[in-house]
Amino acid sequence: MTIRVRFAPSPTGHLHIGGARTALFNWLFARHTGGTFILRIEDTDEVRSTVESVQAIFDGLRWLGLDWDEGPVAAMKIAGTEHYPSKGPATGFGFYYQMERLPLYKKAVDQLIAEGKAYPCFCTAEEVQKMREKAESLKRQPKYDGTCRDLTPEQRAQKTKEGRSATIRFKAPLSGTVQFHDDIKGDMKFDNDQLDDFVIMKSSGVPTYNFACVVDDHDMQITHVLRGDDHLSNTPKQVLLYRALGWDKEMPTFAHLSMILGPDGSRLSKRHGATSVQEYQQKGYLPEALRNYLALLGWSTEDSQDLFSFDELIQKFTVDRCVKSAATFDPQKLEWMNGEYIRKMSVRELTERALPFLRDAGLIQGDVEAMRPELEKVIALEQEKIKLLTDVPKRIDIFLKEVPYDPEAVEKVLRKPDVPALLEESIKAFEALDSFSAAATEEACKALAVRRGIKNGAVFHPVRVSVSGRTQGPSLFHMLELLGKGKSIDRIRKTIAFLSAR
RNA sequence: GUCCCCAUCGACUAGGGGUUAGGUCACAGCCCUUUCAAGGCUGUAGCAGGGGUUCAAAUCCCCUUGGGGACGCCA
Repeated sequence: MTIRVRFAPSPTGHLHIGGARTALFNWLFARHTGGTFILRIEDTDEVRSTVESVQAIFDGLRWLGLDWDEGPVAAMKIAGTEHYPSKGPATGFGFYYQMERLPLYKKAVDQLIAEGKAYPCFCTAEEVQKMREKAESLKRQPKYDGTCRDLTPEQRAQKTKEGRSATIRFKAPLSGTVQFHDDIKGDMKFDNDQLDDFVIMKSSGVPTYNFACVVDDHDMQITHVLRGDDHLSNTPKQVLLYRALGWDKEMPTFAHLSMILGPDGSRLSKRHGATSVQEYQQKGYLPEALRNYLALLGWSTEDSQDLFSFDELIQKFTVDRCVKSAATFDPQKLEWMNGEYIRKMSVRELTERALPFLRDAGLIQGDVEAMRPELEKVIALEQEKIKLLTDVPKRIDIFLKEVPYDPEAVEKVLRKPDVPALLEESIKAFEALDSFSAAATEEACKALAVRRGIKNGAVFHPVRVSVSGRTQGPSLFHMLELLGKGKSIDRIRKTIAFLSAR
């Protein structure tokens, strides 16, 4: 049996870190087993679904390198039963936006009604809401009270004639239990008296989540449902639906992944900072690093390995190594990991990937081919310190533009009585140099220190701040070499002028 | 309120009857060093609590506590 798994996001916002993790695990499972990874857009929320969100999901998945074998090929306007281009079997169920699949749900609903397993409910949303509030005030479980459960055909016809719209409710069993096995959580058992007759189709004719999910997973021949454990308590409802529809023999295996929590232990949300993969992309994270980090949230190998190539992840990922407990998202470790990937990267590639960020920072524009060799040299100097791609412009700006002096550095290093004289002397020493290599400038600076009877650092530091405006930066002499004799001396002159100015 | 899930250093986790409870991030110290990093070495730090079962419990069972989730014409 070939494995078929799916990622089924609702397009109501950005691709969330939690969603990305779920997608990744499904994708890894599919790739590990040679199975099929399906993308299904659950756009049945008629008010919140947007095309922009669909696009964001596509972009996020693609950026992470999670390609889908079946699913939509383009972000399309939602709300309609027209069929959009998709990749996958060209059959009645080969459509991957739920709003394209309305006739399929209708058919399943009709079957349940005909068999007396579902019924139209004429209660309004307000009435149901009141029911719930009343139950809650009595400290009872908020449930639908079954008002329309046993209406006669005549009563139903009458209400319909009155023009009352109806939802379709599933006639849930009043007693007994539902049991199923979860590949991560183990054997599950839920009492049916916890359930009420939940709505499976809204009055608009659009199915609700639990119903659409079951119909689609069955139609798409999904073999394993790997999803967040916030869906664990939905599962008994879905199991009941599989049975009612006569599909229990083909029911998928469930595996519920633990949640991802924010640093304060509550569910990861906006107030914890960046929660969408797009934000991480913009902040200069590498997809391979985010992917690697996400893989470790709720999964591990026996030896607690933490750095994996993509292929290694595919090769080693198994559902039985998924952990039951929730994981806290740790931005610090992600950042460390990103730096780890950046350090391992070739300078050439790092430069290539940094280009968009250099552009955004206004440090480069137009065609950069001519300056690429210089860019690479400069980036090579700072590579080991770079954690995020957005660090690149911050660290190499001194080579590409005049950088203002850091006030603290000026106070600490430059505002000393003998500094102007020292800098004057350094200009003379540099001017005398034929080669402005790192070795040559280093030798010159050391000789200067000896001449003045001061420590090397007393020369190096002022020169550094003079040339770069900061106390931190690349190796001083390599920085001078790349900056070049002309610019270096020019900047030192400016510093002397700056110091005498006040 | 009811139901469900979960519980090893601050964080991610390994270990699932006998271990000096291991690794990684973070943190601290030392080394390296013109700065900042990186790197190397070392260190601080953990089995939520209480009962059982057992010769032996982090590991199995129960309870408590704590955290999370679900109870929508949201998904």
